[in-house]
Amino acid sequence: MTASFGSRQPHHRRDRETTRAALLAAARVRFAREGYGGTNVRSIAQDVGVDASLVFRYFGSKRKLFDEASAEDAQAAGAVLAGPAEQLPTRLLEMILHEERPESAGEHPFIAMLRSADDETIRDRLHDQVCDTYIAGLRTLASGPDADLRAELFSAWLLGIGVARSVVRSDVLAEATLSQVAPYFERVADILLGGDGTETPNG
Amino acid sequence: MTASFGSRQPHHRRDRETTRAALLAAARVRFAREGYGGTNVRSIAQDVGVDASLVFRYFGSKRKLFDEASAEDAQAAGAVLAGPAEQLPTRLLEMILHEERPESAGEHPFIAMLRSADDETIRDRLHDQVCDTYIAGLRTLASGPDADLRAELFSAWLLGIGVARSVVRSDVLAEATLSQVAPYFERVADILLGGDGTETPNG
Amino acid sequence: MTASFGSRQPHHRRDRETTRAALLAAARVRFAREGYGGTNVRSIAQDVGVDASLVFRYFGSKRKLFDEASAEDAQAAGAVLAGPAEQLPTRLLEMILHEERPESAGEHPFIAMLRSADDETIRDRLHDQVCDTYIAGLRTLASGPDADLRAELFSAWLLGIGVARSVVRSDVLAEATLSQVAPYFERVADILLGGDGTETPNG
Amino acid sequence: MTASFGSRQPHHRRDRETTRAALLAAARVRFAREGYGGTNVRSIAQDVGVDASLVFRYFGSKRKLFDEASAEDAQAAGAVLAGPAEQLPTRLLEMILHEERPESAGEHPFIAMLRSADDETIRDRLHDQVCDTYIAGLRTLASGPDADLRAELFSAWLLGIGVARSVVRSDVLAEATLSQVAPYFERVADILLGGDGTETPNG
DNA sequence: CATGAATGAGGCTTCATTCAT
DNA sequence: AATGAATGAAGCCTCATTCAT
Repeated sequence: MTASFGSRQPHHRRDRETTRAALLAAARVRFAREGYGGTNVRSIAQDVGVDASLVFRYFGSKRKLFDEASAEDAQAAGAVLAGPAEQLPTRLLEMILHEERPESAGEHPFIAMLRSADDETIRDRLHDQVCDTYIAGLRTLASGPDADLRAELFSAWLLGIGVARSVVRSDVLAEATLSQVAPYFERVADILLGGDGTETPNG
Repeated sequence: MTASFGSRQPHHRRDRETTRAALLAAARVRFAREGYGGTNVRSIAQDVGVDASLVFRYFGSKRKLFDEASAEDAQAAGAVLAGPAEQLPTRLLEMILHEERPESAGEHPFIAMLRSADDETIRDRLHDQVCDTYIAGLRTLASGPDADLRAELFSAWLLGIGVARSVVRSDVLAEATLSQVAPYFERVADILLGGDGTETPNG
Repeated sequence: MTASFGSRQPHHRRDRETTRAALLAAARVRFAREGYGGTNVRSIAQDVGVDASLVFRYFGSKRKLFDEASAEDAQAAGAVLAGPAEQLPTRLLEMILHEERPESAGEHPFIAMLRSADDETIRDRLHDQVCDTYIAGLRTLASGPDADLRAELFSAWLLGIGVARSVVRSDVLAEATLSQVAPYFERVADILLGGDGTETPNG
Repeated sequence: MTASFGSRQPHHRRDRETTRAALLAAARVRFAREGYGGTNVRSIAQDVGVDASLVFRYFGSKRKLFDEASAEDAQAAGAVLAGPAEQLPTRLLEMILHEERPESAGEHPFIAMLRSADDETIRDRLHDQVCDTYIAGLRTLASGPDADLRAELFSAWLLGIGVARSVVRSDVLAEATLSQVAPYFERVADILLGGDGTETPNG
């Protein structure tokens, strides 16, 4: 697990902002793939081609580096809330399925954070971020009885799809595209979010 | 995370098999709650009231202990496949929601294993176990186009519910009972598993 | 400053209490000579012929080791209070001059602690210990105006003698014996402690 | 101990000598308060508002900076020798009690140096400086038997008063003024320095 | 075989110091 | 010559694991 991720440059441009940004980027990848506890700062530094002590000079501690890295992730995750509310589920799905996310190793920010959930305080932040973005956003779409529960069930599905793809590496789902998944996704969204929650699908 | 789980009593029986079983049980609880990396063998031994070196004497290494412990978990998870096939989804949901699981700290075996998924080989085993039990079982219920994908999407939902409850600690879902969730669960099961997958819900 | 103090055994008897006591003894010597900050736990362990991690197993941290070591010192220092009150000054002087103190490298406990006084909390403890033993003990002997000040001035002298001997290594004083110092000592004691503080020595 | 001492303002003058002097002044304060080992060159540089690398450019190493800073201290301490010999004890006491010494954080140079006495070579220099100034000066005042010893005992007292005030922070003595201490001081000076050392106080 | 003392590699972090610009 | 980015050695501490008894 000390393998090389990305482009371990042998040398570095002597530029504070560049190096800092490179460390942050490397940290996002490492934390996303190996979790907080599974990542050591030396490997982050090696990814950038720099001495490990620079991490402490620039970020103060491994934990502060993680905080800064995941704050960027959270911001990226929160951006999905902008836009027409009725298309939110689709945007969330797109985000979960999206592969082009080099800044966090192709993993959704929440899935990345999940890997670090053995730390209690990190788990608290994960809870807050999921509630504040996913669930709160989806909750505005649901009405009727059990609206909270249904919003959470739908969020759970999105979370589960992310886990299945990037952790479990479910055979078909891991390679599935948006157009393959969308039809089923919309029907489930109708059931869990649309309507008043009492109508039966075939009623 | 040096907190005491369970009894941690001085262990006075000199019965090798009894001690071995107790270590295995303690290991399942610890690994489930704290993940592989977050668990140290000394705390497992303390839970049983014996010295840590016995773990190595009986199991060879922390890793082999984990392997044996998670093999038991996988077996427990696989037991859900026994029984009428058409009630499998409900049994799976019951299992995800079930709290009474003292042998793995109340957590579903797969969710517990997720906590350890920063190790690549552990991730491989998680993949195999999820595919061989959940997905394979659900796959027999689905027919028509995209049956594989639909079975995986449904598995993903179960996984996601487990994650939402025990990791994210989703506000409502974490406390929800089977009777609250069942209605929505069945409708989604109909869509993802039932039919040929081409019919539209309101068609 | 990583030089060998004492008898760096190459091997050790496999006995917890013996090793623990040896570490504590080595720690007292190192802390006394090099101060808290100037001592590293590896050299303490090397003095005993043992791996440095044992220090943490037995004492928890470098700081707790220091606390335990200096608690023994404080106890030794406090023992001087037992006995006839009017002979206290002489006993204090004997203690300051005493060379036979292998358990703290021949240094008086307070002088040893002085070496560590760059740490604020250690300085607080030094203050308390000096006040509670030396000053409080001497204060009972002084009466009249400025009794507190005079007791502290006399304590300061004892402290200064210790510093002069073991830190500054004052040429003559460092080698002086009790019988050489005693005459002057008693006269100063008379002035600072005896009488009501107003009489003049030749009055 | 990263607290700010003094001004810590951005330093804009490009005058080499000015910066050098400012670093030296800041170093004296830091070394006096925190000792050699407890001071880091970065904080000295920050006090002046320049980069730490200037310290190495100007002084070569932390140790050479310390040497130069303490040479200034020694010179300041030696200045007390100038003046009427018979008033030397009083001048020494004034110096020990004097608070207005911004160039070394209000601490007497020797007391400051004591803080760094865990380094063997620094201890040697402390020995030389104390002997060459205090003891040599006081020695000229003492005559009769044990003159050397008595001069050293008196020096030890001065040292001890300094330690009691600034390290131990003795309750009353730490706040005492010259006029409070002077009466007792003179009587002790008479005994330790005056006379031939053989007369008894009440004789 | 059981026990627990001891080990050593590795992790985070600090700090004096060097080196490219 | 000045600047500040980068380095590397060393310190405290944890933990899986081995070894003497």
